[in-house]
This record gives sequence, structure tokens and C-alpha cells, in this order.
Amino acid sequence: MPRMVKIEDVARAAGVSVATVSRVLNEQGHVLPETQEKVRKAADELRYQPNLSARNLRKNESRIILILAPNFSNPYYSNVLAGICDVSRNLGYSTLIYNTYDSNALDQTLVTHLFQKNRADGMITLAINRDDRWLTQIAGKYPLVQCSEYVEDEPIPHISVDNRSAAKESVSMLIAQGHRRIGIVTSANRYLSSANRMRGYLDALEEADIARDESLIAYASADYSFASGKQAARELLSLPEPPSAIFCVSDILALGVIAAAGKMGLQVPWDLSVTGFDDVDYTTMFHPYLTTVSVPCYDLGRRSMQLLYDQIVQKPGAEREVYLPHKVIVRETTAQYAKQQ
Amino acid sequence: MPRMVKIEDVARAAGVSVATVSRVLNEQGHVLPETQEKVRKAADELRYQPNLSARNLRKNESRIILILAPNFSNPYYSNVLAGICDVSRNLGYSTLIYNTYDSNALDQTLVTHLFQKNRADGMITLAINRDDRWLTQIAGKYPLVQCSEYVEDEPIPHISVDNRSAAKESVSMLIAQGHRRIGIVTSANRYLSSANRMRGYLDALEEADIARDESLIAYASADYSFASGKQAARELLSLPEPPSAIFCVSDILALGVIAAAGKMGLQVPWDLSVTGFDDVDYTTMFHPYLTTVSVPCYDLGRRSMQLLYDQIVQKPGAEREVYLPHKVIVRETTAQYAKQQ
DNA sequence: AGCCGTCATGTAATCCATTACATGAATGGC
DNA sequence: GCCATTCATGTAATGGATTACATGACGGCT
Repeated sequence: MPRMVKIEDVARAAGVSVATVSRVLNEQGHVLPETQEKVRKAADELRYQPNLSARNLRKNESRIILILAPNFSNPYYSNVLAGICDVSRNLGYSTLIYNTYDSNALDQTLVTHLFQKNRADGMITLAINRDDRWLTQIAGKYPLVQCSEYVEDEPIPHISVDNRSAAKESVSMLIAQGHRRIGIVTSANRYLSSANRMRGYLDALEEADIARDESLIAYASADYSFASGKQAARELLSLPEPPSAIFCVSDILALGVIAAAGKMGLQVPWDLSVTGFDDVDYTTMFHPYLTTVSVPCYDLGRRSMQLLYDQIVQKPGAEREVYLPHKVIVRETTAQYAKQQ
Repeated sequence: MPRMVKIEDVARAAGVSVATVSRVLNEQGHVLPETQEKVRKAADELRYQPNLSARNLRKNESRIILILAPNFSNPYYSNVLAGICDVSRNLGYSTLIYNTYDSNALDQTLVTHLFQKNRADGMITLAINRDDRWLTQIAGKYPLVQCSEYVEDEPIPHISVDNRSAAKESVSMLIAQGHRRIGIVTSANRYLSSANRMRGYLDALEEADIARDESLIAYASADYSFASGKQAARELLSLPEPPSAIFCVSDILALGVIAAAGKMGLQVPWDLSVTGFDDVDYTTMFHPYLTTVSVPCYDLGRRSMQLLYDQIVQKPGAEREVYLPHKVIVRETTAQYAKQQ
């Protein structure tokens, strides 16, 4: 580790005091242009980099944003992450990623601890459970934004898409195609997005006067895994009266459903229509291309960081509840319902 | 932001000096058990968390590891990342992710700057170009580990798989299946892995006395994109004498190749064998399941962090060059070559 | 001329944990 | 019984940047 140049070195080289150097480099004015010139030249030549620990200690900030993410392998989260990182870099913040694996392991003590330990200036959660009401305590003390998932009915800033409407549109589209027995593969987690997508599904059925049928509701594992999507589909498709269409709350689940259908000799979309949710990259990497709901992950990430920044700098009138537009994208896994003769 | 408890508060509450508190909490001995007891009790009750900026300033460390990653959407990188994060957390380090997008934008000045700006204790690069020799300068000054990609012929610690052998095995397998015209879709980047996979491809041809044919070598874009895999495949398959098998240097490229083949009316594996590289999740999400080379991404991540830690604490005899085992996995995209009559 | 205000710059306090050094007590060897 | 050593603990210096306050110069006003 090479010896670090400190502000004192710059001051000596420029023939001024440390205060002046600091003022120049932090652009606080009250310094003669020619003095500024000297200081900048000295700082450049010595390749001076301020010691962040010292600065943060003094200013009582860290310029670090903590991101609570459940896993990186899901392309949904990696896109959000990219959005956050891009904006935070522009704003001069570093992003520290804390892998939560299972969001059930989070609690108030742990999150408080993370905040204090890392002296983070703010936090973005990517996967909070909808009943984690303790988060309100945290949000009262530290800047926080919930991205994608958020705690229901609590006034904590969050950003997401309108999952309920999106799901309803998606299922209504299936109904318009003539489907009446429509199954849902949802996830056995406590995310609000899952709950709202389920609500949207029920909304659509109700609007079309289709009675709710518990047997058409299947639960995949909490992590949206491909394998659990297959398993859930097997249950639905083994029903005496199987569905002609299945709405899935995530793309990976939908892929699992398609795989299971194939194994059972069903052709998608001819024998079964399937829709996904999120529109991750690989929905168009192989046929049939997936009909799904596109969610602007990258933008969700960007906007969360902007919202968080507004909170950190206490911008007056900062938004606390943002919904970005979604879009149902009809591709190749859905088709008109054709009753077999 | 609530007022922070500082060491002085703990000292007062425990009726000792700050030095004693520090000694107890840092387990440096020379403190009576009963005094330790008092201090720990006070610290617990006040929920004392040391101020990291202050500690780091004093100890001249940061407990932060910088990770240079090109993009998160590639599942290869997200798995490596997960491995790094898991180990670093256990060792008490935070991981700071710097998105490099394009590894060509990296240079000595930028990397030095990143080190100094973030006061990182060490760095792991995920995608350095094989000719970025300036990295040697950096490695002389700061702890550094190159994961997956590394600079060729420079003595900088690195960890990866033996790409050349893996590629050779993979192509030899195709040859054993009777293929003689074997194309390669590689990437137009400057990564050593691409170069070595190409070398392995050539090794296998040479061993089987198959002449090298430049027209069978196609370059996809630098980022391994699905679309560029399709484009490269179109070139190869439009040849007067097209290949009967294509070796791809990444799974996504292979998916692109399969898509392009399908569009041109070719059935994989009957009309064309395809192999990938990495074995990312979605190789078995739809049929045909991809024949590929499995690379232990997660373990590569884990071991990089361990190697880096050894360097940081200056463990004597720390390894500087590690290769983890790979495995050719034959699935459904490859088949015996059957010359059409 | 005398006073005040503004501006450029400097001096020194501050942020908080760590740790070198200092102190005083206790123990052990002779 | 005395000196040396070890041990428990305290006091104060330290790390580097920021910034409140101090200083001195200069210009303008009455």
C-alpha cells in the first residue's frame, strides 16, 4: 500500500493552508481564482485523493447505499441492480450489496444493525415481505426506499408497477381469447407482488362472471424456481378438468409450466395457453416466445435510487409512492381457446 | 438519523476508560474478566456500534472489497458474485460493486482511482482483458485477484478453469461423434477465456488431423449476446459447405445458434450439433437441453475471495494460480454425425 | 479620518476509535 | 524487605478532512 498524499501535502505544495485547499476542492467559493489555480495544479500533480474515512467521519455520512437483495441469479434482480448502480454512481454513492437469501430472515434488529454497522446513508430493499411492518420503525429513522416489493398499507416510500391491474389485464386477455378455466401458478412467499397478482387474477375472473375454483390455484416454492413451476403445473394439469390456460406470476415459473406441459404431451399454445410476468431476457430466446407482462426493472432500479437520494438530501415534496407503467406483451404461448370436439 | 452512541458513552456507563472499552471489544486481552463483563454489558445495553469511518481512519483499512464486474444480467457473473459475497461476509468484509460495462474502458488510472477513492482493501476483477498488462502495476501495490479472466503471462494471482483443455475435450467429443466440419462461434472480445477456448478448439482439430478452415470461425459481439449468436450462426450455416457441428464459447451464444438454425429449418441435434460453455441455469429450462461444459462459477467466486483474503493478511505461501475442475456435460444438442444420403 | 463590512486566508477544534506510552499496583525472586 | 517484572488500566496522541472562528487587508461611507 503506497503512502497516501494528504491534504497537508497539497497545501504545502501550493503554498496555502489546508483550509484553502479544502475550500477549493469542495468548491465553496471565497478563494481567489489564481489561488484556486495553484491548488488545483498541486492536487493534480500529487494525484491527491481525499481520504474518505476522514471525510465521512467529519461529515457524518458514508456515501454508501445499502442494497438488500435476495439473490443475484434471478435476472429480474440483476436488472434492477444495474439501474440502481448506474444512478448511484452518477450521484457519487457506492452501492453495497447485502445478500439476504431468504427475506424471512430479515428483522428489525438485523436491518438496524446493518445500517449502523455500515453507516449507510440509505437503503433500498428489493424483496421485503408484505407484512414486515417493523420496517416502518426503520423508515422513521433512516432514508429507505422499497423497490418492487413493499409492505402493504404502511406509509414507507416505495416504487413498483401496479401488479394487480397488470395481472387483471393479462388474465382478461386470456378470457377474451375464450378461455374459461384459467389456472394460476403463484408463489408460496409473502411478497405483495404475488398477492396483488393473485388479486388481479381474481378481479378478472369476477369481471367475467367466472366462479373462483380453488383447485385451479397452485403454489410454487417461494423462490420462483423452474422446478417448482413444473411441479405446480403437473398438479393443475392432472386435474380431472384441467385448465386451458395458466397465468404464472413469474417468467421462470411459466417456463417450468411449459416444460411440464410438454412432458405431459400438451402443445403450447394449442393445447394450453401460458402467460408469464416480468419479461426477463430469455422469454425470447427460444420458441414458443413467452406471452408476458413487461416490467421496467432497470427503470425501477433507477427511480428507486433517485427517490432515495431525494430523501437523503431532504428534498421537499419528494415522492413517496411511484408506479411505473407495465405492458402486456402477447407472443406465442397464448392462443384462442378451441374446444376439442 | 438518531444520535450515535460512542465509545465514550460506553466507557462512562461501565465506569472505565475508553481504552479499556476498546481493548475488550477488540479482544486484546489484559483486561480482568469482571471488567470485561461490565464493558460488554454496557455496550449491549447502549447498543453500541463502533463508527467504521473512525476505525478505518485510524487503522488505515476499509474492510471493503471492490468487485469489478462487466454486467449483472449474465447469470455467469451473478453466480460468481454470489460466491464472493458469501465468503466476504463471513470474513467481515463488505463488497462494493463497480459496474465496468465494457472492460475496454478500464485502465490503470481508473483502477488506481477506484482503489484510492474507495480505500478498498482489495479488488477482484471478473473481466479483465488478456492484454491489460498495466494490471501488473496495480497488483504490485494493492491486493488483487483475477477471477475467470486474467492477463496472459503476467504473474498476477488468478483463478479460473482450464479453458483450453475444456474446449478441446468438448470439440474432441464432437469429433468422436463423427463430425469433421466443426464450426466455432467465439466472441470478438479480448478475454483470455475466448482465446483459450479457441486454442482448445484448434488443438482438438489438430489432434484429429482436421485442417483448420478459417471460414468455420465466426465472431459474435463482445458481450456474448443472444442476437449476435444468431447472426454468427447464420453466417456459418449459409456457407456452401456448412458445418455439421458448432462449438460455442458461451451458452447464450449457443442458444442463439440453435434459434438461428431453427429459423433456417435445421433440427438440433439431427441436422446440427451445438455445444455451449458455462452451464448456466437455463440450459435445462427447455428442450433440447444444451450440451455444454460446466464451470463452477459459484466456487470460482468463493475461492477468489479466499485467495484475496490470504493476500490481504499476507498469509505466507498463498496460492497465486488456481484452476478449478470443469466437466463436459453431454445432453440433447449433440448427436452422432449421420451423413445424408 | 475613522468606522464598518466584505473578502481571502489562516489557525485550530472537531469527528471517534485505536493505541503508544504512562502509571500504579501486585507478584515473585533473591 | 527490596527491586524487577507483569498486569490492569488510564491519558493523550493519532489518523486526515472539514469548518467555526480569527485575522488582516482593503474599499466605501459619512
